[in-house]
Amino acid sequence: MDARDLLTIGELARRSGFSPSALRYYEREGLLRASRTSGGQRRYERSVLRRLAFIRAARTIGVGLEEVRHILDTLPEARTPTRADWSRLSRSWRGRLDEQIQALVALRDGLDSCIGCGCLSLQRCRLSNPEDQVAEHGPGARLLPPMLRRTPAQGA
Amino acid sequence: MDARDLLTIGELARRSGFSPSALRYYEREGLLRASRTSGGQRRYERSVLRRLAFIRAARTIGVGLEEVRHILDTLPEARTPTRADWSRLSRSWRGRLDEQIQALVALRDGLDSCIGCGCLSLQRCRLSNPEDQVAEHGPGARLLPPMLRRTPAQGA
DNA sequence: CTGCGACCTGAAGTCAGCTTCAAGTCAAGG
DNA sequence: CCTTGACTTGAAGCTGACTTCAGGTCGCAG
Repeated sequence: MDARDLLTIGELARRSGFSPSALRYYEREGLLRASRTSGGQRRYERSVLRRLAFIRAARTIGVGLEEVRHILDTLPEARTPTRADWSRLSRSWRGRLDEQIQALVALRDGLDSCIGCGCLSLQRCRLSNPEDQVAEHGPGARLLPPMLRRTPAQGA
Repeated sequence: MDARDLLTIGELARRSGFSPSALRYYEREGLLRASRTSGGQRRYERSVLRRLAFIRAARTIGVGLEEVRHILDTLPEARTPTRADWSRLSRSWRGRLDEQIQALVALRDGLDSCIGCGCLSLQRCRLSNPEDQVAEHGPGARLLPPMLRRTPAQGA
């Protein structure tokens, strides 16, 4: 609670790995809160670091910011969240991640059955059949994200 | 080669499951080619259907359009691609899909180790540590796409 | 009290992968 | 020939998650 325990946006950025602009953006979007100095600069509590850790984990497994916000809204406002609070939130992802892995495995198996024939038949092939569940879920739908794609720039 | 074997953009859209606007977009991006009637309307060869099946499969597993274009560019221009051609292209995805599944499994296992402690420690937790390989691969990186997320609209 | 780096704001830009729009043209059945 | 629906184009809009920019302010060391 001491002022020296509060972090500037720059410090928080360095410690969390998020850019200052992202932190400001998260605040606008209601994922983060900060107190202000008399001059209007942001000061963050240390607990924000754990909140950001959660956000990063969520983003990593593909949860959108809006949903992250909803999840974070279930945390108690009055007190600083406990380990048990965070544990509860994290546990809910396990099932989700399992689902996502299942979807990919199903896709791979579908691909296996296609490789033999080279068919890519619109009628028969699970990978190409637009009638399938996985397809046609709105514009720009992608099954896997930039993160797991070959990034032409900064190739490790 | 008979004119009656050629498809209009509307027919192709219905048969492939892509929207006409997407097909025009793909043409602009160099993924598709079409001949024209004297009046300037597009006419597609039947083989474009298989090409589109490939594109859909690629998109489904998260390959970006630019890379799809590169891959398609390796098809012979002179002749209509054979099954062997398509099979060769498809096979290359198997390894990629395996990698992607591995990445997700690693993530899930990391999550498991976090659930016990509720830590989400920036130092220790694989899911939240920005030093990890998977993190910090540029802005907006997402591990999983809209397609596998809860879509609030049109929930099935 | 001055200098300088860190910070502030709102607005605009970026990327992918399309969709939507407006205004006009084509193709084919009757 | 006429109508009607399918087609054409370029330009602009959309979503998500930010980044970048311009122009101005804060805060602290010296």
